[in-house]
Amino acid sequence: MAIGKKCPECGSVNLFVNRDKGEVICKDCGLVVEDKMVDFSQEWREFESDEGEKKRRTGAPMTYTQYDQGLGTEVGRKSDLYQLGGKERNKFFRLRKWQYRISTAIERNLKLALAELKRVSSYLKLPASVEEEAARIYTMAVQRGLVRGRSMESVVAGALYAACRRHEVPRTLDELSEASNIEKKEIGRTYRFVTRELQITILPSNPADYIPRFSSALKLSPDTQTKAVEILDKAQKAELTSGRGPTGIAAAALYVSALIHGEKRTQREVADIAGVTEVTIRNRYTELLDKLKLEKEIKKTKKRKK
DNA sequence: AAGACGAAAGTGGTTGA
DNA sequence: TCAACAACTTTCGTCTT
Repeated sequence: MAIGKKCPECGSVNLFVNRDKGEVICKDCGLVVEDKMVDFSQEWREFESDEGEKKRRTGAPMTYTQYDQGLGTEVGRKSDLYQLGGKERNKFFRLRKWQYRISTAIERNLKLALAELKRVSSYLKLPASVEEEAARIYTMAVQRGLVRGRSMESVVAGALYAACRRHEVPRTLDELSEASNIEKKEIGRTYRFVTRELQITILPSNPADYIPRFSSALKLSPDTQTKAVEILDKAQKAELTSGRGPTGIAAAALYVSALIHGEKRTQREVADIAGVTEVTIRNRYTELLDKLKLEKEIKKTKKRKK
């Protein structure tokens, strides 16, 4: 898809949009001209249509938008202005000014926030779909005035966290925290607040979603990874997973799986990657051994080594 | 000496009165 | 709003390899 812009590098008008990646690329020199895309095409349109539905479903928190809209129609009337005295007219000019300020404030906020969002999400190497979702969530949050009293960055981080969860590519709060320089606590708080206010339903994250990332970070073989997922399956059936932190379970499963395949990693290593402590891994690990009878498999590999 | 293990006390968040 | 509670962490001492 070509768009009406020139490449700043070589001047070619052969620019193409890669929607999956959310990038604009110059076909001639290969430069990635990614800038404008998020702003002007996607979120706005998607948001508008989506928000219509959301509005209808929720009652209370729409006062902010209502107020804004009411103000807009009032100020627009020329005939009214005609009949008013100077003072009244000034009043309307002030209102008009305010309305202008409010809408530009939202826009300016969005611009900054989306830039920050982009930065964090590229730091975490998140797929474009997640980034888009996060932008949508954030836009909704801004329009409902949920950012008030919170830092923009923390809401961005919360939106990203929520988007990750919804797309089943979960990142830990620690990772978000590192990428955004916001405290874990704060992200969690705004995340809960925003999802509650916007009535976004989030499925409890599945430990298996963490496996591929942890596994590759630990340089484990694909076999080990598959085995870990199997273990998680069994663990879920044995009801070992409910109420426990998903990362801890994922880490323990990976640890066991590595032992079985003779690719031993220390508890410390796994713990660091997964963002939990050794103790948690140990607890989950002993539970897994107890309930799933994995001792035999581990012993087998030990013997094979000798 | 490093890793694994377990106990004990502390922390932040949820729940139920 | 407060206290009880479960999960997780921190810290530390002991055992195993």
